[in-house]
Amino acid sequence: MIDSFINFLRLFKNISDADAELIRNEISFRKVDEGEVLFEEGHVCREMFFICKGVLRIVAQNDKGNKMTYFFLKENQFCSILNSFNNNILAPEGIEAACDAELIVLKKQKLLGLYEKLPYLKELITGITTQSLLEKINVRNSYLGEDAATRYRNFLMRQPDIALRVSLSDIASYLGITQQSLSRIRKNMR
Amino acid sequence: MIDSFINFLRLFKNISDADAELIRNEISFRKVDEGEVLFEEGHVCREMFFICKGVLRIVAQNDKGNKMTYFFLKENQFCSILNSFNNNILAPEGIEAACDAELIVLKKQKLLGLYEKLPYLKELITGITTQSLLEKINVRNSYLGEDAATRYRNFLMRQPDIALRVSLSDIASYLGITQQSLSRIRKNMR
DNA sequence: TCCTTTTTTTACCATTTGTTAAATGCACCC
DNA sequence: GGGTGCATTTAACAAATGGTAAAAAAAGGA
Repeated sequence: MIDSFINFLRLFKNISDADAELIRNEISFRKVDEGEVLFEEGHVCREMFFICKGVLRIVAQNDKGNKMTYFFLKENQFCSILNSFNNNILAPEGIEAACDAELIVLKKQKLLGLYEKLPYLKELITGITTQSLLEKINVRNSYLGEDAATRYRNFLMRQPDIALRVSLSDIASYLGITQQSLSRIRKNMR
Repeated sequence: MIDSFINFLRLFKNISDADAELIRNEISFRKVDEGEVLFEEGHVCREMFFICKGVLRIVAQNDKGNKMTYFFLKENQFCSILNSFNNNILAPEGIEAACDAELIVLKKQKLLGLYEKLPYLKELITGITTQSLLEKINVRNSYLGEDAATRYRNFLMRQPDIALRVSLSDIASYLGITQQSLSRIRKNMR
């Protein structure tokens, strides 16, 4: 299972078997159930996850006290609270499993150690995470000023696989509406 | 005026006078009026701006054909369409001046040349732009599920200086509402 | 299978926001 | 001073969304 992570990296860069072994020794595997909390808001995030299977979500409470979903992350994506991870500041966001998931866990200290030994790895991982950040922010921005039904339709088109695997209430909180509204939108669509 | 850019970089990293001269030779200065288009959507973005004075906004049309404001950028911030700039893809977003502004223009080719000569500059600028991306996305996410009045109040608290300098309709398009709604919200606040 | 628990759907009404249209205010120019 | 064009404010009504509560459906557990 850990090899799926190495294989993913090899899509971008040729990694020698020796380097792969170095990496293997510094990472671990973890299985989580739907709803499980991987990182609790209010702390400094010192872990990065690579998702082998399943969907994670980044969550935070808004002013009204509702728990909103900022992002969904799925297979072959990294998941962390980057601002906290990079700058050692408290994170207002948490990380939860939106469905059963299998992960590679990258501890910050060990990752920094790897970056020292394999400098290309730093460029590779920060490049991937930055690019995925750009894509996420584009999606979020594209929802600006759209009504809820349009946001939902676009979500279905953009992330049909995620729509099938996570709960209605998670999707609603991602779209910024109540689950009742989303249920109503679904009804009107059929 | 160009020196304000060098001085900004020196806040993060000691730059020799010789290096500064190299940089100076590859950048240019530009003054723009409110409403002026700096980059038109539908093209590949090959410029990055550093704002010495004023406010720029990144805009894009949504499904209904309304021009929405994705971000406001102000003094001492970089502004570009990063996904297009980095990956040579067409940008759905454009860049406009939200008020009169003074800019440093960084042409992509020249910037890449500088990156070759001064490798630390690449790390510096990508670091700054990535960090500012993280902060922008946090702001955008924090609006999720808030009503328009709350979003406006938070905007006023977060970016009071920008609120004073750009038009009501620009702010409304940033908050994802109509200008009539924003005007009504203002009335209710006094 | 039956029971319990959770999730999703419905319905009703209150509130918010959009739409359309008009009025007002404001800066600029002649 | 009197226009002119543009931005902002108002208003009335329509449409969308939220809040609350309850019913229905689905998922698990014993």
